[in-house]
Amino acid sequence: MAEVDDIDHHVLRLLREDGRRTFSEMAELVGLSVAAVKRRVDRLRELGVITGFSVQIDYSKLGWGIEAFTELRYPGTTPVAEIVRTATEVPEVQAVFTIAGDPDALIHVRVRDLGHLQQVIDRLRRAGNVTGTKTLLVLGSWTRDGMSPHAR
Amino acid sequence: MAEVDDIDHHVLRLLREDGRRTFSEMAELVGLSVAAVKRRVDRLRELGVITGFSVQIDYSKLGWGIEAFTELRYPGTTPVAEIVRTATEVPEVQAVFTIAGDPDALIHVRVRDLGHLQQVIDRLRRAGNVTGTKTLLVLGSWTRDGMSPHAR
DNA sequence: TTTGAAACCTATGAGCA
DNA sequence: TGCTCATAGGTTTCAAA
Repeated sequence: MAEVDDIDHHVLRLLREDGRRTFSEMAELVGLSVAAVKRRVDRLRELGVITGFSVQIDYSKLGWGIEAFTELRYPGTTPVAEIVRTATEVPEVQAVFTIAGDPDALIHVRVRDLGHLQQVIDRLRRAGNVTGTKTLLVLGSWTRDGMSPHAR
Repeated sequence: MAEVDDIDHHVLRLLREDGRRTFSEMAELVGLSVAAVKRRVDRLRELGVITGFSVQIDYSKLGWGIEAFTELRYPGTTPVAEIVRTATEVPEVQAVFTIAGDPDALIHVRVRDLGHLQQVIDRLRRAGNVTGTKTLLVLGSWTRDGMSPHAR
């Protein structure tokens, strides 16, 4: 595991709050020089702790108002890699979690409306040799980082 | 719904790929001036389409290697707001999704190890008047934006 | 709504404690 | 590791179209 000290954690917390914070702002908050903070961020990227930066979008404002989780069940013989591969090919799929036990996978999808959700579920069923699905329709969501602040 | 044109969508895509992209880089890729791109990003923030920027972290590299989803069931009388409030108070909780039907909520948690997971589940059970839980242990995950690239 | 230019910050790399 | 300094580059604002 990487050696990440308290200042690194502080920097990570600041970047979680605002990924576009400037090095000079962080330097002041953290009590180091600009160059020292930059070096730490560069190092955290090299270590693979920081894998990238992204924008947080309210998809409901873009007309993608429906969010759901679909539990997928497969025959015991299906390799995990194939589950992930087939699910990720569906563009509405936001995330794929392979699970220990039952179900075998949990798929996070974002769609325009319920008809669209139906299509996506059908597509997931057909994509692999799925033996069963159960879909959980999301009414509201909250995330620690403020991602997907749907239906607040 | 906000009026968001093709160029706005292009800018959003570029920022999803890299939230720290410079305006000058985006200006070139999008075919507008730097000032015009900045104005669009400012406007998308005002509209609430962009809710913020964040860093993508590989939590397994920080020693938080276990990810799970816990389904919570409540008595029919429990208000949704209380479900969210009690769950979000637990620091290991990354996201809370309230669900139409059964279960009533899906909680995304991230913990150090299985003992820690047990503690968090216990805490969730005690926090509200939970009538039942089922926890799905995540073996691997993939996300479209490259968030949480756990167990790749 | 866009552009281009000016003023101001920030990022980055080198050299050194 | 950390710091400072120099400069290249980015951001922000504003007047003009």
